[in-house]
Amino acid sequence: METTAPTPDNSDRLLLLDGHSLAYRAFFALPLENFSTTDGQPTNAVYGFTSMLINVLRDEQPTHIAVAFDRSEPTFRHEQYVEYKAGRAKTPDEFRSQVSLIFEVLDALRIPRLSVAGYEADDIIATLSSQASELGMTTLVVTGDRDAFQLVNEHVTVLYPVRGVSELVRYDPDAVAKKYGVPPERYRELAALVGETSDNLPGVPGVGPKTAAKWLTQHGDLDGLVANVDQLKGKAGASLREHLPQVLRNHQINKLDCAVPLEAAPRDLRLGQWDRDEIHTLFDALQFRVLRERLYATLSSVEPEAEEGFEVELSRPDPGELETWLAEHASTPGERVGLAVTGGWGRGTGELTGLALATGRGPAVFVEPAELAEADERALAGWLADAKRPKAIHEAKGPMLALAARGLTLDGVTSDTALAAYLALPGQRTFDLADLVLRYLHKDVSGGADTGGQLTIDGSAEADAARDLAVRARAVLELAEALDRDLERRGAARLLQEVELPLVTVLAEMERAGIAVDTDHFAELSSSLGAQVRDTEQRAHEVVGHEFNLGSPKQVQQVLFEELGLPKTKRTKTGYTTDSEALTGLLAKDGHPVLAHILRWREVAKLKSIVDSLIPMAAEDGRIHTTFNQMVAATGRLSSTDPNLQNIPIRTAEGRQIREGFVVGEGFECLLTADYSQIELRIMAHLSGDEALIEAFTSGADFHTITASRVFGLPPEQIDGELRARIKAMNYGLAYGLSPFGLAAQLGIPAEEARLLMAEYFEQFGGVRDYLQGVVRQARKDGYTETILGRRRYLPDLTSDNRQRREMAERMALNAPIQGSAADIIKVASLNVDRALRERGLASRMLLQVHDELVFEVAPGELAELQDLVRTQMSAAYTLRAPLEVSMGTGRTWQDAGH
DNA sequence: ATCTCCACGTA
DNA sequence: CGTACGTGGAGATC
Repeated sequence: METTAPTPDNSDRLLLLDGHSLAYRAFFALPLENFSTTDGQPTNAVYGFTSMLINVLRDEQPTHIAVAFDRSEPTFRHEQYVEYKAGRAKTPDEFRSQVSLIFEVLDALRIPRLSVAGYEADDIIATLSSQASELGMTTLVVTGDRDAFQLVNEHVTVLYPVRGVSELVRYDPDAVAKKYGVPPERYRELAALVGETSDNLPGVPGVGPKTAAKWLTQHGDLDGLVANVDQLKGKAGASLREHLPQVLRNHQINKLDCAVPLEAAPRDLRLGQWDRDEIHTLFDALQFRVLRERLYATLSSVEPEAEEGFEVELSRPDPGELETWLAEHASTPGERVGLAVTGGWGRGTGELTGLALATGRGPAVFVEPAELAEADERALAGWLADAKRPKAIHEAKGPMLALAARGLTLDGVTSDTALAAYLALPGQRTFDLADLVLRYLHKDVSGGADTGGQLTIDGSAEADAARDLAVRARAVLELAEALDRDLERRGAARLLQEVELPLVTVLAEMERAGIAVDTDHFAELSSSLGAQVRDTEQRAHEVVGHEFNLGSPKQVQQVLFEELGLPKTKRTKTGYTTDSEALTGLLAKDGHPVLAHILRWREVAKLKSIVDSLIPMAAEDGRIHTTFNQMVAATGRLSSTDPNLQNIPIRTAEGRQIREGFVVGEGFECLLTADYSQIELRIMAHLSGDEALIEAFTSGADFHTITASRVFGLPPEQIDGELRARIKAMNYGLAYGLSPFGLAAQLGIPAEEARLLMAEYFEQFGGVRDYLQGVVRQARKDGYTETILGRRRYLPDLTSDNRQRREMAERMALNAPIQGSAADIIKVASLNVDRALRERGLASRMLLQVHDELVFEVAPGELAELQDLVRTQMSAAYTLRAPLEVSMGTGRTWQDAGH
């Protein structure tokens, strides 16, 4: 192939925006009272800025984009002129709180934002536009700062907002000349003569743009004018002579710097794929409705065109040929194969309708498992189950269930691209293959590859579906490579390979197993709860004097606060809260009987709804098969849905009756539960290295009593329930970022007392305080927190200038390493227990994981060995300085197995 | 039919 | 003004 220098692509259009200047414009153009969220967050600047951004994206269709922001640090201009920008009104708080929101909008749109200490946004724009010109790109600068006119030339156009934010005027060289009477390269000189009030750069008194332009035209440029300054006539001439030094100073200061050190070059600023979910959430929070529609309409047309699709050489093997194909194309040692399937799955089972394999060299194959000849199915089964045939797949667990339903095993998965993306970006809520492929590979996987979405020659939709699936398989393969590199960079490669990937199989097995339920028990429970619900409802209606819907917070508010005139509670977005805490408070104060009825109704109605939801969940095998989600929780925990078996009641006796409905299955002896005692506190002790706290755990006595005894300086036997409860609340609260205020609220003590209590606690356990402060400081510096296994959580809000958001991020930063490390540990424990079960050939099996607890079904005669194995594996999952302790219980039901 | 809010269950 | 989740009902919105 012939090598040539890269040719400039003249169709590239770079859009550069001055973030502060545009936001500031919007802030003053739009009335605050019309642009605020219901909780009082002003949004006029975000709104106006975003609106302008959408319009310019729509109208200009840029290929590259960035938004530049000023920094608060002084710039070189301040060094040259201390009065620079002095006398400016202080930025209003209502504006400052919106800057981070603008950042969020840009981040969600994947638009780079740039700022450099010591430079203004204008300088960044000047630097990029000059670099872009050299690359042959055209540049559009959107700014409300007229200094940018000096940048205008044949490659650079400035769009300047007029009439608020609704209109942008185009300034090309002709337009600048027409408006100011000088060409853009003279604009700086003109501005130096006229001055710029907003920058506190006074010009020559009595000289406006007209005179200045006339002088510059007559004398060629500023140098020429200065050379002839003595010949200038009239008052204006005298004035210039008097103010000449400041004109020269202005001229020096208003020069934009074209050599700002930047990490990004124009070519790096390619318009990316925006995140619909993020935008959705964000715009909800900002309460933008119309704007969202406009954005969706606009951006779908602006989304970057994929560089190319994926090409595959697809074969549809005849009966008996699959084995040969696999041997020829999918059996090279070390060469990963991409896998994609169609079908459906959930509730511990699934069905496979199609399966495609794609190799890195091009050959791909599509098969319908149901149609396979016996020999082919055997060959496929062997290949799928072969750990030495590396595979990449997107979301492996569902397909695993579907394969298992056919008696097939999937092994050798060296990448699950959804899982890998979750480790890279744990805060994201969806990991759509097409989105990831576009983001990581700049390619398009949606809708037909070679055919461009058109029907193939033979016109069959079925053939297209096969090709699409093969293309997905190929895309997954390439994506896996890109994500491997990304995870390597983020230090999460081992976490994926050694924890998350093997865990997929374990979770699939747990889902397949399910947990047996006693539906008769649930039915009885439901009917007795139902009777109580009706009874309570009737009493409530009686004391109020009329019927109302107790399940409607709105109607409850109406009854309590309007009809009965009870004191108002804490505000919610739409009224006053009627949550149980508030109602309990009211009950203590006022004692109106309806309050007790409402509380009781809520309790039994909730339990009944849980029971009723569980009954139809039982599958034909009499078991409930939940779905564990491995890619939802930002901290690394699992979650459980359909149904959620991680929030089955336990606190109240009635609630525990529900646990009696979860029973040991046929052919097994009993259930075993094993949980970690105080795992998060032990992790906190370990991570902080606080010797006193570690000692409290290793001493063997009750942890909360020991810590309380230190804080209060009393012997342990003098620590009563009250004192212990206070310290227990603090122990747990610390891991959540508890404030003195929150502690006071929880304990019902004055804030000052809570503050003192915390101070005394930290007096004894200073290492904890230092650790917690250090976590936040480090996270602010790095942009993320990390668990013991290197699982990151990214927290950009730590540097937000919105206090509420920043403090929220700080609490997340405190909690994430602790909660996340606990998640790491129980995942490792689950893997090791599972491995040990298989190694010992036990028939007992793991059924559930509830954050710090594992539930097992014990096969006959295996109880003692299982208990030993579980305790050993769970305790040894990770070595903490405050060692892990495991407590266990057994019984016929989940309730009985509790302890 | 779909979304948002409130309330509440768990760790 | 303490973290992380999922669910169900009501009521609003389309």
